[in-house]
Amino acid sequence: MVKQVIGVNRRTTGSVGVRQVAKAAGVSTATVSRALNQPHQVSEELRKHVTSVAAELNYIPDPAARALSSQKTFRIGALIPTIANSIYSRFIEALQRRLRESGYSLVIANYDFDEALEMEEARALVESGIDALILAGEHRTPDLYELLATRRIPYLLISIYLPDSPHRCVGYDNRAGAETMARHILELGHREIGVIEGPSGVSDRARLRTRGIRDALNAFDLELPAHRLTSRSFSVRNGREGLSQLLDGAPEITAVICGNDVLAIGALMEAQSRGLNVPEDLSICGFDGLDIAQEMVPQIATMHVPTAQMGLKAAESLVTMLSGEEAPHAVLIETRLVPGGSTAPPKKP
Amino acid sequence: MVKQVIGVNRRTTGSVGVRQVAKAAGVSTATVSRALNQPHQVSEELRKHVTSVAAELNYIPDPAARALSSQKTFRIGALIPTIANSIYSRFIEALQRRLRESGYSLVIANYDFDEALEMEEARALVESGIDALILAGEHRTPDLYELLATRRIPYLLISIYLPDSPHRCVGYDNRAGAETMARHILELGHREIGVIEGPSGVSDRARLRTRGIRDALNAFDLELPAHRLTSRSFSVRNGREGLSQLLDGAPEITAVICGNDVLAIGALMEAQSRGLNVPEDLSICGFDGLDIAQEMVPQIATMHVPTAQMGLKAAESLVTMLSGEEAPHAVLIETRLVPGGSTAPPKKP
DNA sequence: CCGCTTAATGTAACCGGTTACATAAAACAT
DNA sequence: ATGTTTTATGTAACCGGTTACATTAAGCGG
Repeated sequence: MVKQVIGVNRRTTGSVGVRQVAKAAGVSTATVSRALNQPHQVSEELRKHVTSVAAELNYIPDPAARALSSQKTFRIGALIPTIANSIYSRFIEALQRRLRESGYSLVIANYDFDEALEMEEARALVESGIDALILAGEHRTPDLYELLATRRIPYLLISIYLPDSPHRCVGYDNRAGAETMARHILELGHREIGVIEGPSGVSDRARLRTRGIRDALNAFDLELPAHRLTSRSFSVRNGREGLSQLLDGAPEITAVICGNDVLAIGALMEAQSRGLNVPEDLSICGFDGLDIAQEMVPQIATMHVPTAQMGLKAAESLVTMLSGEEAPHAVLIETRLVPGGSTAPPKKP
Repeated sequence: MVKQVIGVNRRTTGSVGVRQVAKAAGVSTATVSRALNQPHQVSEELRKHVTSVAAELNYIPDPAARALSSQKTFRIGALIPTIANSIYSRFIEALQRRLRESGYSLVIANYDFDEALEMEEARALVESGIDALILAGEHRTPDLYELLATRRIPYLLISIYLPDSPHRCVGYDNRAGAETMARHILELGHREIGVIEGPSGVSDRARLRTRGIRDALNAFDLELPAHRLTSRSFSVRNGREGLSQLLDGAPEITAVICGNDVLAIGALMEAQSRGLNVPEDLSICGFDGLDIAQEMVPQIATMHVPTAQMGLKAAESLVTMLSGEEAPHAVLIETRLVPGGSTAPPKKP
């Protein structure tokens, strides 16, 4: 039996690290680290020297080592309600791009509007190591907020604007937006109005939108009776089914306001398949301003939400927070009414 | 001046670590680590003891420390061409869920079919620390494959089936799928056929699909002249514009085959807005089997791709690869023709 | 009952960065 | 010129796991 050689490093990756760079540049590891991360702490010439040596050796810092040592992962988690339809895609794109610019990477998890799954995914994200978390809306199990508090993980709510909430947010006013849309319908002359709301059981944004619609109706001395309201999760199929149900229970309606554009597309399809003319026989409108809804025939009237801008602002807020500075407590994203061929005054009877 | 107390640990997070668990359980840190990660190496009773103590102390391993020490991040990157339309959403959902089950988290980056951006995002992903990478299709700058080889990062191609490629893959046969679809159109009696292909300049899947269409046409002794072909990136708007262009240059066409369902929806909308009846005046078909396309009126005929299944298989392949076992070199995902009301025999002149 | 293999556990050296503290040099005030 | 503050750099101890190697106990064939 030949004895194994002792003293050989058992697990050396062989790649260049701070120590290699330090030796090659003739400085200490501390100087290398500082030259790369706190440039102002190192003299001009030395910094240039170190930087060039590092570049020459093709040095790439090990993210795990950096994370362990500095207690920062440079990773940000985002819990997205759904990625099935493209509601959040522009938001994610913009968010990711802006975070990348500041050296952060984005980890997305989605939970399909399932509260328990959201908690589970949150735990997984936290345990996989993130510096901050993005959440949609305010309402969720308190356990999640507790988890974040315990682990001291900063977070940010999106898609909702709550200046009085204890939580920081970057979002828009769902209630006011929906109210604007409903007023638009009312001002066209509609009085018999149906609503296909979003998943109000699990989404406070959906609830706020319905509230906005009610506010507008009330201002016109109208109510929203139960048989003119149906609640569905966001999908085209559900939009179709929603309109079916409304037309069965309230055939007198001349307009239907949908919780978002995906539901509105579904409603439009159902109307077409029933031979109803939109907007002559029925006006339809949505919320979100999805590209695809803008290309439908007729174009779907909607409240446009600049989600890319929201992504940008959210990223900036997070970066600010994580750098220790004070970020604005609530950032308002402006929505705007986009009229479309899917709405018109009701037919005179 | 009061002298500062010396000897205080300068940066202790205070949270429980292996050492705390080890002390509380009366064992060594090695045993704790093994009890949690290689259970079979620890005796039954001791493992149960350690596990319960760890749970009691609410011990959560530090992911950074684990990554640094074990040289594994338990993170997997995915470079997705686009998240703007929901082509990849079910894939991502399934992939993420399955990876989570095996303790991996998923980091997504998208590059909007921009080759340079793909390289950039790949570099960012690699430098942020990933154990493996998912790529869509085969064609890309060689630099990216080189980067992965240098860093010894395993990877997997999806959305494409290439049994003879040097790269591992989990995907479907784009060419054969498109050929099937084109044959369907031909068998309905169409001979004047237009094509709105995907971004063939940057996507080998788009090219393969067009190839499949050509193969079917050739089998019927037909050609695909340039004025009956137009190439667009995937969006509803581009589908509309694509059909516009085809109808301008080749008004004789009775059917249009689209590179995917998103383009097909656009073509359908353009047809409607021009007062053309689908399918009587024009047959339209797509590819992918998106939910939304199945709800259009008329329902869009398509090649259904089980992307959730692809996500599952991809996750399983990756997990197998990363555990050191041999994963299948190429996994075929079956597509199937889904007829729809958007196609019919051409009108007799 | 003894030497030998196998299994279970402990010790401590890593992984590769960051950063508190020490030290030396330079700038500045008196 | 001398004491004091500021600035630049080095030394080495961390961060919190994993795991090679050492050690001890148990299993086993003859």
